[in-house]
Amino acid sequence: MASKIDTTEEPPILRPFFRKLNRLVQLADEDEQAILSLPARLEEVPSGHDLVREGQEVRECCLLLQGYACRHKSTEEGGRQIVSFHLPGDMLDLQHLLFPVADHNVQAVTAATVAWIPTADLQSIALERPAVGQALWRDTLIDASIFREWVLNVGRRDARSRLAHMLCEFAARRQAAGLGSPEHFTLPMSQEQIGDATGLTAVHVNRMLRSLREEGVIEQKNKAIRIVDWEGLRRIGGFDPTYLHAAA
Amino acid sequence: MASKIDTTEEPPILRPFFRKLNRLVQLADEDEQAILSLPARLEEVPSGHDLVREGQEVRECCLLLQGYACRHKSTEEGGRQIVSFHLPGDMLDLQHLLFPVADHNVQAVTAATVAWIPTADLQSIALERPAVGQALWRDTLIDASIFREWVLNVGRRDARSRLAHMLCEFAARRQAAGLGSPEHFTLPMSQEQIGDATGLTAVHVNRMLRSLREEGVIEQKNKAIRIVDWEGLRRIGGFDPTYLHAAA
DNA sequence: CGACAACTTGACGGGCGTCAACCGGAGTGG
DNA sequence: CCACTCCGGTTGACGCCCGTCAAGTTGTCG
Repeated sequence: MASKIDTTEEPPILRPFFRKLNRLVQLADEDEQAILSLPARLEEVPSGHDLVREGQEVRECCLLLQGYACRHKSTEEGGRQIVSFHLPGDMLDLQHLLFPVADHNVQAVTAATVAWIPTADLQSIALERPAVGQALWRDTLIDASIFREWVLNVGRRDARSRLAHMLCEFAARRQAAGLGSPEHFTLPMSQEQIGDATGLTAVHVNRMLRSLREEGVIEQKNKAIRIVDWEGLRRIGGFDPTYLHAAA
Repeated sequence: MASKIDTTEEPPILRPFFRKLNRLVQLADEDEQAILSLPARLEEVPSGHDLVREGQEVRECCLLLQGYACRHKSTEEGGRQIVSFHLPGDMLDLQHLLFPVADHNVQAVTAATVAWIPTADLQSIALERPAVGQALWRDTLIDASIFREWVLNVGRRDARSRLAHMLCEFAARRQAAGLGSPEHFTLPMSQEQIGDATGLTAVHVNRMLRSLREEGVIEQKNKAIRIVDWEGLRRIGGFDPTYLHAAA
């Protein structure tokens, strides 16, 4: 939970963020300079740390630099639903750029390092540099598209398909973000968290993962996943990457 | 399906749209003028008509003027999931402002009249009038917030709670949009559509509506709904309107 | 090496899907 | 004005998928 203040460390800290925005909208050199020189407060947090809590007033947006994170909501009875997972380079709460109070929680899935960027500075850059504003807007629109797909996933697919779909999405987003092979990677979340994301219980997640293993579409050793039969997994999950809009 | 061309009929056509944006961000008189003089092509469509189809290239955004609409996606096996319902005044596909190809379908739930506004003109106004751009962005962010709540709804609530929550949301949005009493209204969608929105079957929707009636929290006569015990319904659905951000 | 969390597996039950039959209202044609 | 049709709503019987509970195993970190 060490927290140091690096207001403007020129070299590379926000470069992954710039690369992502530049994939969404072609940016000019001045845009790049403006993004890279945004003030950012670095923080390293342990696995499970709450980065933003529902109801909290937010003055800094949270950019994920290393590790994995998720966003989640809860019912009054305590049922927990994860609504998205996030990879390094993702902005975790861009909606706070226009809404000052959080309507859901953001949590670190693994140990993670994040950069806090004042919402006021992001607002300025979005207003003064239309291309940057458009890239940020596009990012939130992709978010929304993924939410829609998740509504479909938990609403209309059976347990095995939901899991297959989740694995496909995770692999596809990893690849799109340039984080390595989509066929062999480590799945950072616990089976409990996978259940919270798919609307299942941890027990049933375990059963269905076994089923996918026995089917021969994936191999699994602890958190290491290997997708053996991509087309098979794709078919089981009904996965069509269009909704990711080639990014996220 | 009559379709006439009224490019700029000054009086009131886009006024509901302006009022909605003005609730999201305080707009200036010039903003109002710019919005009201947007070119709009009116169309009247029958119940069930597809307004936008997945995969289609979109050059006009669709604004709902009268009637009700929904957006939906399907699994490869044909399972249908409605991801949102829409009221008069709602923009049905604002994401097409930045993404040219539809990743889901838009459909009229009742007979409806819509206004088609060229995406190019909306883009211009969003770029040249920051307040309008911000209002539009906010609108898409509220959309996203509602999607997150729906993921929670279908993922973590039982059938009765899902229905109660859906009724609460519909009533609250009606009221926020100034469409009349939140306690007594007509529910425009069929039980099949309610099922598609909540991840249930029409049969089970019917059973749970009966349960809510027997509980005494609602009265129902055909499509006419009366919420007898708002606090009871709210509690059953675990409804907290914060996620609506006082608008939509 | 001990403690604790996460994973694994089995037994059992219930919520919701499926199938099927019937009803009722709205539109249509004679 | 009535018969016919059709779509949506209503209700019951039955079964399965997935939740729940519980016990045991494995992995991990101090």
